[in-house]
Amino acid sequence: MNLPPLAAIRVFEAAARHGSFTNAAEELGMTQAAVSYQIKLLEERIGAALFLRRPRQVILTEVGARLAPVISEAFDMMRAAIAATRENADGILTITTIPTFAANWLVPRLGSFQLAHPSLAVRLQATREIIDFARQDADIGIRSGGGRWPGMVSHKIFGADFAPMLSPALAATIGGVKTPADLLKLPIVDPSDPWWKIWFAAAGVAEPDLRGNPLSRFGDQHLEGKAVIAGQGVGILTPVFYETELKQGQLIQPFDIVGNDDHFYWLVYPEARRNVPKIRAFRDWLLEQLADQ
Amino acid sequence: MNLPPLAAIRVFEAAARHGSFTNAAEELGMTQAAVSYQIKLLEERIGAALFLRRPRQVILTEVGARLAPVISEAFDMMRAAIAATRENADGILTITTIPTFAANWLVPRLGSFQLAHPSLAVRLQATREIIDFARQDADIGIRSGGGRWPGMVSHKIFGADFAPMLSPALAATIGGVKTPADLLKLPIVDPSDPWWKIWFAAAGVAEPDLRGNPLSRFGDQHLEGKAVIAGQGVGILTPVFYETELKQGQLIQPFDIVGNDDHFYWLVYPEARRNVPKIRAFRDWLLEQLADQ
DNA sequence: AGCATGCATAAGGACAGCTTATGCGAGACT
DNA sequence: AGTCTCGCATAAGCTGTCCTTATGCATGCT
Repeated sequence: MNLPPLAAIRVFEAAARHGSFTNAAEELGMTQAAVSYQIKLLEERIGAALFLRRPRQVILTEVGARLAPVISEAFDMMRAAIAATRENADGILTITTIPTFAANWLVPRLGSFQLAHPSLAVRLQATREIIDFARQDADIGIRSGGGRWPGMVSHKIFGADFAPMLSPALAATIGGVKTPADLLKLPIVDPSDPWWKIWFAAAGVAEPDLRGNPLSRFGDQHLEGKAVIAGQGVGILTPVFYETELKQGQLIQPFDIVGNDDHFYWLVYPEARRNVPKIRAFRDWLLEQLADQ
Repeated sequence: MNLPPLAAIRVFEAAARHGSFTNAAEELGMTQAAVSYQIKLLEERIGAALFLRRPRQVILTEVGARLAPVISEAFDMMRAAIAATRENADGILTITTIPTFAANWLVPRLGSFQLAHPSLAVRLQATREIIDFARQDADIGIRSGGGRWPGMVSHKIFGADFAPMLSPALAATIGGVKTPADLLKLPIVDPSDPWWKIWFAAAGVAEPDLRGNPLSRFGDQHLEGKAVIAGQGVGILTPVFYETELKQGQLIQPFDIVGNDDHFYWLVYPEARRNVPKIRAFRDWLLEQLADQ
């Protein structure tokens, strides 16, 4: 059972409500002639008259009178559903982010965003997958990379800088860390991390011998950080992710020298959606956070 | 709150049901490209992705998943309503007819029509108004007139013939009616009826003196007939309308001479609806009745 | 009687939306 | 592992729907 043209049904619904083709036309933003045409079309399709044409008004036939309320209800349902969907879509911000960034930077600050936008619910998706808005149900993403994605807007957040860190207690075991080379006296958490070589080079230590240190791999800075805070060794971490710990003295960063591998964290979202309010709100908030820092 | 283009919603509904653009396209009788296009349109309109494009399938996003069932329900409602309307429209035959014809010819025979078409409900509208299907909620009409109406199909039913009739008891009071002039000895029901003059002329009585008879007007043959059967006087009636009474002896028609004024009863209906089953059924039935007569 | 109102109808035109053609990505098959 | 196939996206171009403008007609109002 095929539906008649939906355009005609919509016109009928409006005309039935108004009891007037002219008024219906106005509501729908079209001419009276168009309404007349569509109604006629629908009547032919259904095979029965829907309106009686009386001198200064049209009134529904019996057939029309039975049809109209159901159609109206169906349209109300759709209108409500679409409206709800819009609110829904506008009210939930889904962020897909690298776990490290989520745990070490975003989550601790998210409260201030929620405070500023109480009507926005935030849904976090921490995954390591490559970002692709066509196959992930997300509004905005945080990823590291080169910062050039076609069709995407990207804002540079900060570099993936790194520097050695350790717990004060561990530093005390060798009477404090004074030179970069001192670090090699201590256990190294994840010595296979390529960041070590880059950093030692920047610190003027050409060929650091990391071999002798106990080997453990994490692959996730978040876990590596935990180990370092626990005093298990020296780690190479991103300073902005450990501001709190550094401030509170749980960690120390013995040298200001930072390495970087030209990778950055980026905030990205589809160009086409750059003006969606919730996306705008999050972007503005995040950029402001960075400016304050 | 304006609805997005309905065409797009319909496509979305189908696509959500199938979980596939290709299958939805097939159901809707269009190409996969068109579906893709419409979905994209709707997503832009709503401001959120509705589907996630995964390798060999599309799946609904959270937003889409909430929208789809409501839309489906709304469409089901409309489909059901339209289907019901069609049945309704097909199942009720509304006849607008002259009261005289209804009472004297149609109603007594309608039983045989109902018997032949048990699924058809008949609704009779007996009015004297001029017929106009644009402003009367009727499928088919019976009217007298010239038989030429633009845009209408008309079938001649029979002429508005007329002849004097009276009750046997009344005839007995003057020892039987032998010549047309004998009628003038009796009371005439509604002597102002123009049919009298025409009939007497046809019967060879040039200047009948109707003045001396008691004057009463009915204006409706049905009522006039009642008076005649009751023996109140001679009336001028249409024979086909009183077949039963004549056969049963309640009325007698003393002369075979009939007058007519070139008016006929017609069965009429809009040309555009000549193939609507219920209209066809009634027309065929009525013409058959006439042929049998 | 004349005017105003509301719908029907005809003709013509614009644009939405469909089709065709092609590309691309990722499972599936051998 | 390579190739095939399936399903969606995209571009370009056309077609047909549907809308507009213009006009007519009937009727109720003043």
